Amino acid sequence: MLQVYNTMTKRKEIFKPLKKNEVSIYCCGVTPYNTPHIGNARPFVTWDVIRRYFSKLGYKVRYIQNFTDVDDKIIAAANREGVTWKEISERNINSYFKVMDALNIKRADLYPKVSETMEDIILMIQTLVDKGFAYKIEDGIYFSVEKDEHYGKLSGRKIEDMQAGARVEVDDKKHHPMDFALWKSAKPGEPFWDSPFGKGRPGWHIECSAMSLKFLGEKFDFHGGGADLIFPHHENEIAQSQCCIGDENSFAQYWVHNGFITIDNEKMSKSAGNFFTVEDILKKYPAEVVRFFLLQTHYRSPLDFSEDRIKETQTAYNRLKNTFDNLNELEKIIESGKFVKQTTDLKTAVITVSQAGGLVDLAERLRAAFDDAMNDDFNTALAISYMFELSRDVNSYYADYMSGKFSPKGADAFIILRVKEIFMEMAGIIGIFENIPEEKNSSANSELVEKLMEIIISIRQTARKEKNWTTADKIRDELKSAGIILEDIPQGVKWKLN
RNA sequence: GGCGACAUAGCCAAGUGGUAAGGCCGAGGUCUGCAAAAUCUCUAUCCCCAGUCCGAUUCUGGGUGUCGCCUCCA
Repeated sequence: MLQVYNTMTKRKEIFKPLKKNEVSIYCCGVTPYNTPHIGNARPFVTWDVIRRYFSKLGYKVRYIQNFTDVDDKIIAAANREGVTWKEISERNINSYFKVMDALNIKRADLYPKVSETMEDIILMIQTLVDKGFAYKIEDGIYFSVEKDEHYGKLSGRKIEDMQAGARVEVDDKKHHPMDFALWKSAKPGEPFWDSPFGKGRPGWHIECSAMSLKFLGEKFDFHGGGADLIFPHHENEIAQSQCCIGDENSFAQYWVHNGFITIDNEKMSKSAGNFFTVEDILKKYPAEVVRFFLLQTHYRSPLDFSEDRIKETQTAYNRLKNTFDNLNELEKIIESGKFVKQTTDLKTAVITVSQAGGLVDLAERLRAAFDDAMNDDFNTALAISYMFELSRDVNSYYADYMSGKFSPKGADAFIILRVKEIFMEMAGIIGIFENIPEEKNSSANSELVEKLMEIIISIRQTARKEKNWTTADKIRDELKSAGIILEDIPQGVKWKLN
């Protein structure tokens, strides 16, 4: 039973899909006016995991994420650089994909853009005008919040409350200070589109309403984004959409908002200038570590970013990575026939073998616990803790095996393969260990490297036999500074790239 | 001024009406020529006060503190 925290009701609710075995998701994308910072990445990593989990549960997932490619800030950037708004948005959309791909975020089914959804947006505005929810003034078309009796239901505000200390600019032309633009009349030097209300461009908010309704229908399951979008963005989306459709239960059924990433406990934001771009972070840390960092905290909690934090995460991640490597190695050993397969099924294997029998029991139990955690509002932090628990026992098994403490029974093979499968299932939902084929072989000369390493290691082993520690240590130290780590284990020497 | 969230070990972070997952760091042990990796053991009565309850860190009220939204923002 999957429970989701719904911002609309402010509590966890049992998830009931609108259509059986299908989930529709609209996640607010970015306004591509510059390169994404780590805070921007959080919702997309969060939703990526949610999507993966739904897929794993057997749902067909339809995921839409927009680009707001017509916007004040894009126009401002274009004017500043003396290029077109299109150039700015295209450049930043490319940069968006570059870093989000690196973070192993699956592509959305569709990435609609404002500039390509203009007709639908205009039609929606027209409907709102026709129905009397919007009015025209010189600046453009505005939505009248007073006409919407439900206005404020997502953010828990009342129109009256907001007037008092509101920091909104007083604009006498608007009927109410909270009214917001659906269509902005073109000003000199700005891009514009023709419409029944004159030349202009859409206001913020309307694009997401138009796109989600266009591609997901009048009702869909999820709408998500950062917590700062709750007001006014999502509030306004709800107002427009439901007034347009004429059904207060239409539009998104579950509102999911992620917490902020902070720097020294203060919200990271471009306007405040306290941000780290994903690009810069990826120069120093592996993408999987960055992704793992974002998922080690529940998505609704605030997350403080710092170098220390991410270094710490790297250490933790490495433990899991080690387990992944160990399982792969065990699998290779099994394939090489060292574990003779005497049994034909897992059940017999568990009964026959003592060594790994407990391990598979544990793995199955942790796998179930992992799902329980995910079912509880996508608690990746808890889910990941079960991976660590499994990791510990797998590593113990591996260490015992490697040091010859026991000789594996044939049935161990079955068990280890099943344990690996379970571990990979969990990793697959978190989205790690998927695209690391053979890192050693990433270089074109992998075979050569392999041979050279063999030679170097054998020279060092000779030195070690002669107790020539100076030479042995020198080789190890110099390799380390070249990025190669040697580990002396009972069976010989293991090497890996740092 | 209005609305809301959070407050758990040295640090980060889950969580539950019946005395607290996991990670990092630290100490000690095993392994090792050393190192690394791995593993084992050890480290918290959950901001304060009051209330409900047999029993609260978990519920209610108050207080304090931190943060967020109300302006563009993931």
